[in-house]
Amino acid sequence: MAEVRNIDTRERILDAAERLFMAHGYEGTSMRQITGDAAVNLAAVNYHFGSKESLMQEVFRRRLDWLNEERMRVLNEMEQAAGDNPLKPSQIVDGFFGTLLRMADDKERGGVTFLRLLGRTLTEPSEFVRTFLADEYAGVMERYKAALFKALPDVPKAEIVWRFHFMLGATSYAIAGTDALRVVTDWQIEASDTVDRTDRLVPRLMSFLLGGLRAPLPQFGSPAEDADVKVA
Amino acid sequence: MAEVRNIDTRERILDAAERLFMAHGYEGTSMRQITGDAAVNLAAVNYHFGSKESLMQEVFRRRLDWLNEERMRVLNEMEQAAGDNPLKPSQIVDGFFGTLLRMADDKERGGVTFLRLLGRTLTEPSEFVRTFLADEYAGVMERYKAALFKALPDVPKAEIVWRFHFMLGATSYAIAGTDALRVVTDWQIEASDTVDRTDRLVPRLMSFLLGGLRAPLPQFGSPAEDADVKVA
DNA sequence: TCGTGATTCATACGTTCGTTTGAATCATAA
DNA sequence: TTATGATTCAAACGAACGTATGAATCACGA
Repeated sequence: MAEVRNIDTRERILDAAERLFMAHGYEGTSMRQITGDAAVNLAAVNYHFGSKESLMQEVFRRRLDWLNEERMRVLNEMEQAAGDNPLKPSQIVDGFFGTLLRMADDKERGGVTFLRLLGRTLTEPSEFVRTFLADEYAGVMERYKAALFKALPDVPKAEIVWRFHFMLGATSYAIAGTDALRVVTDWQIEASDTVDRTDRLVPRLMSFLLGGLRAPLPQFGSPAEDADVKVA
Repeated sequence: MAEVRNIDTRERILDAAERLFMAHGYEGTSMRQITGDAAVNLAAVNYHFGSKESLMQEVFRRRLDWLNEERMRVLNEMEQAAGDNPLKPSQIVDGFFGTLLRMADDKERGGVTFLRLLGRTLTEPSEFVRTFLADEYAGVMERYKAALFKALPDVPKAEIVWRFHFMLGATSYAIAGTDALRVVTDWQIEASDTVDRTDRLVPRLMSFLLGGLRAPLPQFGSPAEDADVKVA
């Protein structure tokens, strides 16, 4: 086979798609915008990826494969070092969310653009992307949930799952953040803060997440339903 | 003027739009879906609202006007009762997020459908809806931020703004929740949990938010992995 | 050098989009 | 009852959408 007239046609499409899906969403981005931004022919997407849906999936797979492998690697390493002892919650949270957030500095892996795309996509339950993400995430989630159960034996498992969910939300906003934040505050605090995003954002968010994860358990009002939830 | 052949044409359109925008997003929802679901003529949206954009804005205004007035009312009431004393953080958080979450039970005000729409829209920075939301929110945000500054005089203001942001994210996910959560966990926990959403979700989320808000301040020097976090 | 398969290109297809139009239908006031 | 203005309706508009096609162009092994 003749190898590639222009190696980075695929990559250029993926980069443009990542950027545009982040900015305007999946439905809000047209093939003509993508191929225009990438400076390739309109038919190139269908030739290289088959369809717009497949392109979207490839945009995610390119980043998530690495991310979830890295999360697995970090967790394995920590558990091996700990032996039979449970990990500290701060370790687990850092392994999952810290690994994600540190992608922001890694331009080679999409940087802040991909993180924002991921954050916004998690709240857009379009069927084909949801089932795709569910598959990509299933294994990692299972392992990290198990680690948290072991680290926090006194906290009901349902409570941990909920708090994991809350942590995901806080993290998504922290990422999608700088833009969405402006919605809600006039935001004149430190204009220089766009620079040191991860330097300061990561410890800030970590404190918040751990504070939430380890908060006192809630008191449920009505006695009828306070038998606590069992996890399957 | 002749009064309305069918009073609820407008309302039926707004209800259908709210539901569909929640499920498929703004770009992902067509006029034909909306008018079809609402069982009105295709031209009715343009006749009553002018355009699709104006319809979207009206969908939000219908709910947010009440919500933000209610938030103001609650805050005024609490501050009056407190005199010169600062409010408790838990009061402020409940006034802002509790008031929002309790809308889930109020079918008269959109219930859980509107909350999910709001949650997902906050991560979709489409220009026309962002500037619109910014205006709707500006006044309330200012008041609640001021209340938090006063309640937490030892916490740097920038830190409070960030944590407010994190709380918004956790809340959005908690709302948009049940669907997005399935992305990330297989989630066979209590199928009955869709029923008592607010009964249990509110105290759960409140504990988490307060734990995060009152977490120890982050250490910026080194990556935050030293002493394990103590809860306030 | 030429032939071959991979890639790019211009162009077009059929659909669906948001919006507009002008006539038909309704409710009310005179 | 009739006139009037508000609302509904069926139909159509041009534009933009994702995708498909077949010819042109390229890189490279023989």
